[in-house]
Amino acid sequence: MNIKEVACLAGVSPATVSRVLNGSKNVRKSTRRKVLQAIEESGYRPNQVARGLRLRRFQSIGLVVPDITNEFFATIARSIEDVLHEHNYNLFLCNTREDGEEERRYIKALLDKFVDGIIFVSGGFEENLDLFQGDIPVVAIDRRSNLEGVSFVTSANYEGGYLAAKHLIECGCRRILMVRDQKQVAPMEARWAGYVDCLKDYNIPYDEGLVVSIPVEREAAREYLLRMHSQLEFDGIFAATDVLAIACAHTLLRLGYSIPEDVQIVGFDNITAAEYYNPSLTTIAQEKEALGRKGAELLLERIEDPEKEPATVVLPVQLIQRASTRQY
Amino acid sequence: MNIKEVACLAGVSPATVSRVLNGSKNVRKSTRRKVLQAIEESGYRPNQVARGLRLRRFQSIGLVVPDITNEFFATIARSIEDVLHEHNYNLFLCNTREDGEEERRYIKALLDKFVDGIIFVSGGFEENLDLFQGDIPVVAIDRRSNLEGVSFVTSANYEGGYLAAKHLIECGCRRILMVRDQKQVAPMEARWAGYVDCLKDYNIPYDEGLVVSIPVEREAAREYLLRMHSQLEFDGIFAATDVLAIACAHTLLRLGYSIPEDVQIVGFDNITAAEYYNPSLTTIAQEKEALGRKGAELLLERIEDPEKEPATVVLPVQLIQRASTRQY
DNA sequence: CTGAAAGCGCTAACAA
DNA sequence: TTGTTAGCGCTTTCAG
Repeated sequence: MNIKEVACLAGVSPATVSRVLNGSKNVRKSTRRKVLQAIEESGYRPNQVARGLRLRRFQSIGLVVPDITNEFFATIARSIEDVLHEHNYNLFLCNTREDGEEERRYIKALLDKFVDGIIFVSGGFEENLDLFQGDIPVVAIDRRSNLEGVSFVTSANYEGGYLAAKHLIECGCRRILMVRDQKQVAPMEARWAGYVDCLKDYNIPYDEGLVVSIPVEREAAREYLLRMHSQLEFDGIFAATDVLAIACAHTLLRLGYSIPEDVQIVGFDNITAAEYYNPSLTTIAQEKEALGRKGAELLLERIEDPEKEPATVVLPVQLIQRASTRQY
Repeated sequence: MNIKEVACLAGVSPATVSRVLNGSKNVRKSTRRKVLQAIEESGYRPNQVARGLRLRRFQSIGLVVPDITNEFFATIARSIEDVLHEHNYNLFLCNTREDGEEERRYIKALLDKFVDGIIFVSGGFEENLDLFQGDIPVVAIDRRSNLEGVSFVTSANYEGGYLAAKHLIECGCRRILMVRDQKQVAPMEARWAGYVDCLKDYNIPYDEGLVVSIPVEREAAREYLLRMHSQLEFDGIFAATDVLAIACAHTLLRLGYSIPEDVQIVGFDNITAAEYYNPSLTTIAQEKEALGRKGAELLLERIEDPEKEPATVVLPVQLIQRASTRQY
C-alpha cells in the first residue's frame, strides 16, 4: 500500500495525499476528510525510507556509546531515547566496546544511513571527530570534544573531585588513595584535578604514589589492591567511578578491612548498586538523566534550526552521603 | 558525492559502479580497478537510504526492550548488537518503559522504517504481536510468543526454579519464601512451577502464603518485607530475579537478620551486582550473552532466507553458589 | 562485459 | 485548491 493507491482510493492525486499527511494548509476540508478516510480504511502508513531519501532527513539519530551494559551509559541512552521518542525520532544504537577503530566504522555507517544527527558519548578517541566535517549536528556528552561546531554536555567533574576529597578529609582521612581511569580523558582529569586542589587547600601533601591509574574494570581494581594494599598506607579512597569503588570495597572487605572504620570510600556517578551495596556507598551523584535529556534537546534544536549555535552545558553534581564514610 | 559522479570520474556508467559495489562477477578486471580507484579518490560512500528504498531492505533491525537500564536487557542488547555489527546491520533501539501502548507505537514506527526484522524482548503484551502479520521475521527473546512464524529463544526457567528450590532445601531450608513478579508472563510462571514441583518432590508442603507477587522493583520488595517480615515465618528466599534478591537481602540486613545464618537467599539471572554484593549472592545464571547472540543469529538467518522455518531454542541455566546460602 | 532507462515511494516546484 | 512532473540515489532488467 503506497501513496498512489491511497490517492486512487480517495480519488485525488498523490500530491494531495502528501499534503494531508504533512499538514499543509492548502487542502479543502472536504478533500482532507476524504483522504483521511482512505488512509484509515487502507491502513496506509507512509514509507519513511522513501520520505527520508526525498527530504534528506530520516528522523533518526545515531547514539555512540562505549558500553551499553554500563548503567551510566544505559541511563543516558534511555533518557535520550525518551526525548527522541516524544519528537518521533528513532535511535540507532552503536556500541563501540571501547574500541576506537569500531567507533570510526560506526560513525561512517551512521553517516551512510543519513542520520540527522549524532550523539557521542564515546571513549576519548578524539581523532575520530574528524569524520564529521560539519555535515550534521553533533553533541558530545560527558567527554569533551574540542571540535568547532560540536555541542557539549557534561557534569561538573572538577567540583565533584574536589567535593569527594573534601568530604573524606572532613571525615578524618589524611592519606587518600585516588583510584582513577588510566585514560586521560577530560572528565577523569578534572576529577583528579579537583582532588589535587582540595588536598592543597587543606594543606595535605600530595603523594603521587597514592594516585593509581588503571583500566575501569572490576578486575583491574581488585588485582591492584590485592597486590599493593600491604605496601600502601591509606585511610580513604576516592574512586573515580562507583564501579571501581565497589570493586575496591569488595576486595578490601575480603582482605579483612572494615569500611568505614579502617578505610572510608567515596565513589562517583551514583549508580543504583551504590545504594544497595553493603555498606552503602557515599558518592558524587551526576545527573545522568539530565545529561541525556539535555544532549538530545540540544541536538534536536540544531537539527530543526541549523543556524543555531552549538552550546556547552555543565550540570551540577552532588555529594550523597551513605555508610562508606563516617558521619561528621 | 553520488554514484553518478563516481561513474563520471571512472569513465563508466552508474550501473557499472553499482556492479562493482555489489561484487557482481560480470565486470572486467581493469574496469573494476578503475572504479575502485575512483571510489577511493572521491571518498564515495553509497547512500544506504536510497539503496534501502530500492532493495526494500535497509540492513537494519529493530530491538524492542522494556528497559535498557536493566542489566539483563542491556546485556542481551549488546550481544545482539555484536552479531548485527559483524553482519553490517544496524540496530534501532526501542525502549518501551514497560508500556504496552508505547510498544505498539514502536512496532509501527519500526515497520515504517523498513526494518528487515524485529527482536522482541518485551513485556508480556502478547496482543501487540498481531501487528506483524508475517511481514517480516520476528524473534522473541525470554518471553514466549505463541504466534505462528515467530522464533523464540529462552532459558530453562522451569529447571532454574527447581534448581533454586532444591539448593535451598539441601542447605536446610524448610520454609522458602518465593518473591516473584506479579505479572504472569511465561518465564515467571515457569520459575514458580519449578519451585512448586521441587517442594512436592521433597515432601515439603506448599504454602500459598509464602508466595509473594509484586512488581519487579526494589521499592516493592523493600516495602513488602518491612511490612510482613514479622508475620511471616521463613528460613529461605527464592527471589525470581537478582534485583529482587538484592533488595530483599538489603532490607533484611537492615532489619537485623543475618545472611545466610537466619535466612538464605537464591536469586535468578546472575547480574554483575550479584557477585559484588555483600554477602555475594547465590543465583541461577542465565546465559544472557547467548540469548541475544542466538536471537540475532536466528533473525539474520531468516532475513537471508525467508523460507527458513522459525525455531525455538532453550538455553540451559546453572546454579552459581556464593555466600548467601550455606555450603553443604 | 557494459550502458540506457525505468522505478522503489515520496515531496515540492510549477501549472492549471 | 489541486494535479502533473521531476527527481532524491540506488539497482536491475534488457539491449547491445
